Amino acid sequence: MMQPLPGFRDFLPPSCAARNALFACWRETCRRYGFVEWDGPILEPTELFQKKSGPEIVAQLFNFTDKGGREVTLRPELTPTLARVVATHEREFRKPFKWFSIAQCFRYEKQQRGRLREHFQLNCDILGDASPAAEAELIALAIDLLRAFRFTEKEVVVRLSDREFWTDLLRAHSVPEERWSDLLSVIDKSEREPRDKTAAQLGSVAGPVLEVLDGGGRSEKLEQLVDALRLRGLADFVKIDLSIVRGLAYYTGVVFEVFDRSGTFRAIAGGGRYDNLIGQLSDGAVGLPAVGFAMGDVVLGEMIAAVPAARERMTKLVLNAQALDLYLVIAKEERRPDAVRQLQSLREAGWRVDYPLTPTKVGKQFQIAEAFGAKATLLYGDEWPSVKMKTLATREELLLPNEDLFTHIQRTWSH
RNA sequence: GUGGCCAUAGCUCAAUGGUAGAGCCCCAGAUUGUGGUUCUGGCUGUUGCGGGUUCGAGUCCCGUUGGCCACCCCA
Repeated sequence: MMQPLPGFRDFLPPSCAARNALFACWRETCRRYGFVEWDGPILEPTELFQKKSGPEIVAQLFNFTDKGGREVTLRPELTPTLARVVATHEREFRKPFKWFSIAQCFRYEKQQRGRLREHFQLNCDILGDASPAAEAELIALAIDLLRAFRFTEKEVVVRLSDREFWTDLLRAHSVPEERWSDLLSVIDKSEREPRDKTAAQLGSVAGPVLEVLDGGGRSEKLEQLVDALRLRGLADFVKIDLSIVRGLAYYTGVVFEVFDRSGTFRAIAGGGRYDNLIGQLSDGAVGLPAVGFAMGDVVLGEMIAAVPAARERMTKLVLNAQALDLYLVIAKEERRPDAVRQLQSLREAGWRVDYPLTPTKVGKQFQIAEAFGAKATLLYGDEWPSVKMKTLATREELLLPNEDLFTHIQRTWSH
């Protein structure tokens, strides 16, 4: 049997409905924050990603040569595309931009739990504002996205850090700039490595760095950020944690990652400030400060499944998405034309209505109505021109003359 | 890319080296106009694939593909 390629998913109706519900929740929350949606191409020149991330990342790219001999890559993330778009069109929009996108992204890697070769990523970015208020606004959005799925500060935490804190420290200890990215990566891994190994890799700066990692560092910038979130009542969701560095080279300031408190899953979301990337990608033509984050559908989906309140809400949304308003039961085949005529009017009125395409036993039709989640059935039989409406939840039946049908339905469930 | 564990019906799983099964799902019925429960019947397998050992392999061995986990990396 043909299967999807490794790391790629089929979305059958239930999981497709869940995906749509997830997207709808993302969109609604972003719009509440005044973010507008954009999108870019799924396929980009490989060069776009090399320029930003260096050659080691190319090993993980889903790339190939197209029929025109171009080196192309299925986008692994959206930020480089965003930088290109913004560098080209920045004069057309008022600053700051608050943009979001729901993008399918790809990587060529062995799949694991929470990590496929394809996933959907919500990207939110604020461009053209270098103030700390932009970080606060963006992180508040990240938190509210989680709250929209019924997660509380008991389940999730945003760990806040600052790359500038570390680069200042390294500069103060006269560490040459070309060693910074190696050292930052050691700091990033320190949580998962034995202390002495970390110390050895840090070399001359081991002392001061470990002191900070053991809780000795203070960042006024991050404390002010927490205060700004406290104003919004969101401080319980965040924790200053300087061990967060993030892997990508382009971050220049505040960085953050969202985790589940139980530590079961990988990071749910992550982001930070990247003030130089747009300048870099536009060869200096356009400079715009920027801060953004991404949140993937895979880990978030696992998290929703693991938290009862979130799972129940998602289940409800999925059922609601596929539920019918009405199912037409054709008890007498000679009434089928009457049923089909009303079917059309009911659908035109905006109701979700289904009916049996071929002659079917009445009992079976009620089973189908039930299975499709119909609120009520309309029965077409000897009563015509009246129709018997049955509310499935209460088993209540009501004989409705033809001319009362629409007003009755309208009154019972106004849209 | 490296290593470890796993692979049986659509799904969840049984089956000392000796004729491949159960539950769920799905489909059809239970005197022909009323659903969630119940009962009966039916459907489905080259036991992931390819070799090998054996009188005989779902079971043992090798390879391969896929899945899970760890590493690498993290968007």
